[in-house]
Amino acid sequence: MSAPIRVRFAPSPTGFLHVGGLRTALYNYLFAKHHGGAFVLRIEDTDQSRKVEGAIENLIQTLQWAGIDFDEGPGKDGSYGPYIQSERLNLYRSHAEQLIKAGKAYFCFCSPERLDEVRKKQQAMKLPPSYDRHCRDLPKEESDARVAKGEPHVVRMKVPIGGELTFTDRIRGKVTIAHKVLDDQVILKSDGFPTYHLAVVVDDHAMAITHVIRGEEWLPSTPKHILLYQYFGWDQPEFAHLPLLLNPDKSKLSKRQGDVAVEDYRTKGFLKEAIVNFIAFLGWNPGDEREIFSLEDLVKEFSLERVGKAGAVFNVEKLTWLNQQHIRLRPSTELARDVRNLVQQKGWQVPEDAYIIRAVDLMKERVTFVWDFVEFSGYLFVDPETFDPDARAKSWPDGAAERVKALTDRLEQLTSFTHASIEEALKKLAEELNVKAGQIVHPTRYALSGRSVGPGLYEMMEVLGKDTVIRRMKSALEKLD
RNA sequence: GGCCCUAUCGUCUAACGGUUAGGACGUGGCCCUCUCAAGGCCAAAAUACGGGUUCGAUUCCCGUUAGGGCUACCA
Repeated sequence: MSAPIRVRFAPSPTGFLHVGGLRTALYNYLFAKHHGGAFVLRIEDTDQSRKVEGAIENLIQTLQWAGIDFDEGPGKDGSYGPYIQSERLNLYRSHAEQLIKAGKAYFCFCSPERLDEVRKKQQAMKLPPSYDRHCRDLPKEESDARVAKGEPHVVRMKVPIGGELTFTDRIRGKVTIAHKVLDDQVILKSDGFPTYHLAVVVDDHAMAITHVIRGEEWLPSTPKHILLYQYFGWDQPEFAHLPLLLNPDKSKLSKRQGDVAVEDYRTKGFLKEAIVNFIAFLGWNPGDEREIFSLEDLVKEFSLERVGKAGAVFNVEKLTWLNQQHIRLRPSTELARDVRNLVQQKGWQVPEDAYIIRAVDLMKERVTFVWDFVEFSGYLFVDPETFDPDARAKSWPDGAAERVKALTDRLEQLTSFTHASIEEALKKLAEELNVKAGQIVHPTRYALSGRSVGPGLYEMMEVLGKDTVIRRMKSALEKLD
């Protein structure tokens, strides 16, 4: 029996959750759930200078909003905690010491200034910048003494001088990198905190992570991690490096060229269903022509084998289309809840739920964002204050007033006010006046909503109700006179 | 600069040696229609380039080009 699958999402708490981060989290989650495994959230806060207040809470909150639940993580202890690296410092220190004892790592006393100088010289000579291994072969007695004296130092891992390292990536296949292009990487900083490279290996092993699914930017440093696994004598996990998310100009997705925080899209009114669906398809597809997927669908279908290798441009237009699709899939009762809040925010009188649901059904197939319900068809909730001046010429031509007046009279006499009875009355009137139905329909819509566009008139009138319809038509006749 | 990764319509992508290179978004047109959407139909639109391998390359190999990533006591 093979070990249960365990994956993790390991962001550093430096601000808002990036959409690229959300996708990494999502793929990890999908992979875990698809295989009945565990999804772990681990916070990589080993850089104290980059810490941002409230970032962890924000991260967790955004993940939860998206529906990506973690099985273990901060505030959700499994048997592998703590899940915040700054609370695991002893672990890293003891492991660094273990490596030093084994001769796989060493103390380095080089000052940042010296390193800077070395780097500058190398660049001047057009050599690839890398640590010159100045402290690598210091006698043990000397370095131990200097440490004991309290001299500032870091710990560096020893990378073999010659040879190369080949590993298999689940997405990219075999990748080979020569040892000589690898630095003797710092694994423990002078402040006693580990660098990413040590912490990620120690924790992934300690937390029994079986698959490391992360962004492509980690591909070049993976050999260092594998070396560490070998030094510790541990089995290494499988690696899968995801393609990057790109700006429209194909550079790495960044601020400057639009929004990158999940939060931004959320406040823009995108549904979590649309965002999750969209992001899942940036680098993955089910292999057939379906493309509207719920999170549950994705769990069912996801596989690493169908993840592509090339970067994907984050293209908002398709996301917008998906938002429209998912709005139509949402139960009207749920949408009505959101709409009620928006109506309240507008300061309008909040109608009863049944009415809101009918209004939602009327507009559901015509909106892209939830607030279109109130921005685009606010007249369903409040009498129009203005009449679109640009539409007036077309929607309120000569003779419109007479026809609307005549229709008002007919409607007042209706005992049953349904779209069918309204349509019948209007068509009959049109026939009698010898005009096309449209010549009454358009002015009436304009009178009722102040707009030239909207849902089917008869259905709209039924939802509005007789009293409102008559009131607005009379009022419009005065205002538009 | 060095190393690594990548390369199909504008964009997301399908095709895992043999297809008229398929779908979706977006764009244009038509239909439907009381308007706007939605929906339906149609159209324009791609294998970066050059060499191989093969009876046959989008597909495999090499090179070129382009893009990206990495090259910190950041992750």
